[in-house]
Amino acid sequence: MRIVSNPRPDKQHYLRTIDIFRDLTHDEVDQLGEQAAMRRVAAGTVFYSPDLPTEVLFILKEGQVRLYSLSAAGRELTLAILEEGTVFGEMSLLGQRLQGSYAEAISPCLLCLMSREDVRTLLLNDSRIAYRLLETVSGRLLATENRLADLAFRHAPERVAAQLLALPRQSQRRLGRKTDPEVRCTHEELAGMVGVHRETVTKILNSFRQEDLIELKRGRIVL
Amino acid sequence: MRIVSNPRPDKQHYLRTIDIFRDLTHDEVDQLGEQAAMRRVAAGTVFYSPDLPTEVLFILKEGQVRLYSLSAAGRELTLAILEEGTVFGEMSLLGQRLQGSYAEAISPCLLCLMSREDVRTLLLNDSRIAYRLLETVSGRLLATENRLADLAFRHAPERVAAQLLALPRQSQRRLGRKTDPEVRCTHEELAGMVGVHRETVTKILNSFRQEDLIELKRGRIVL
DNA sequence: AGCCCAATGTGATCGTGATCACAAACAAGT
DNA sequence: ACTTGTTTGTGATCACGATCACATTGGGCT
Repeated sequence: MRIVSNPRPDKQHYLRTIDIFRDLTHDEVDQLGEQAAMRRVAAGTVFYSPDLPTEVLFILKEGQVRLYSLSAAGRELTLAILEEGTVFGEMSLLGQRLQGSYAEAISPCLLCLMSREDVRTLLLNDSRIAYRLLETVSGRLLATENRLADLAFRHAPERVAAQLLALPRQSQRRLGRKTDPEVRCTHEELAGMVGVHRETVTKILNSFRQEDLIELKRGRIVL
Repeated sequence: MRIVSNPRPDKQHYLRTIDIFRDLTHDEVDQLGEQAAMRRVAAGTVFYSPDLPTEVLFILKEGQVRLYSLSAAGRELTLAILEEGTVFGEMSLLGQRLQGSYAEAISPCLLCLMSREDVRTLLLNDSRIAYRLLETVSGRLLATENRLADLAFRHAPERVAAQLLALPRQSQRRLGRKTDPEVRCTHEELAGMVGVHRETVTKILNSFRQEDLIELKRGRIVL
């Protein structure tokens, strides 16, 4: 687990561009910056695991984070993929417990850490922040409920297909190109998102290829 | 769908005892009461379905509500069982969409309805409310994530067992008796919560009975 | 170039739970 | 008591996806 602390970047700027804080005044952001710690983590780093007794709230400034839980047998299930601007963390204060889940940086990430106290004062002082927070949590709830229904109702091939269509929307939003959408992930990772075993994903993808729906490279899939 | 409007009960009192509003002053509750509508629904009523284009936020004052979604094949999956004090509803404002889900009163319910505007002003005016709201939504998120992992990792019998143990905690909290915990629901309902078919639940329950873990009556199960 | 390890491909078997098709038991109403 | 409808019980089959056990391929590294 490699964790690199950043020697004071331009916090003001960073904080300001976080969606949650978009309504704050200059001064407020400034004051916040005094307390809040920033941290950079490299891609692939698991920067949170349930055994750590720390109570932190993370704000994802840059990069993407994958939340997953582990079965008794050691299988991973991806609970959510979080984009920039999302707030998450262990915070019994918020009921926001990362209970039993791990957080892994998919791409290099810049995180903002806040203590229980930071959050409390922040939330109670400014309802607009609370409001934004509510938005992100609600969004995750909705997404999770949908996945739950999918897992219960749909068969593996449908879920894989749905996931393939859902993925590029998340990651490729920035480049407005009109290339064929392409998903960069291994079968293993896909399996974790869909709740199936790897071999099954491989077989399903191959059947898709035979129908000329997708094209398979190594580590990526073109639609 | 039977919906009975209540001719102005003691709103003040009701609002006050809702957890979300517990921090409000007398005046504030009063003012809130001016706008908010109350509604009683009988047990078994489905009072919300996704086709209704109304944007309401419900606050559950009394009773229990079951949120469920419907598969293409018409199967039901119980997404959540909400207790008193929970806020839920269709509210794109909140990201709080009851997307594709139905809400059914399990027991007779008293609901408080709020418009998009009500919510907006309320939230923005008082961060304590926003805070409480955040708590309930976070709680639901956590619960849903756990269920997702369960569905992916655990087999039907484990899930049924877990559900049987989880249920009485919710419904029977009020009576502090020390009788054998008893769950009042049909196999069909259990199936909907666990994400299995009814016949499967029946078989599982029978195997539990043979191990003397439970006792089966009609419509209820004693542990 | 070659090596090595992760990512894939594939077949064979096995078990869970879905699915179908009823029979039986019970509760509630008339 | 009889009827009616919901809830429960049970067996027989089937399909999906898990599981195991490999062979293969390709990328990145030295």
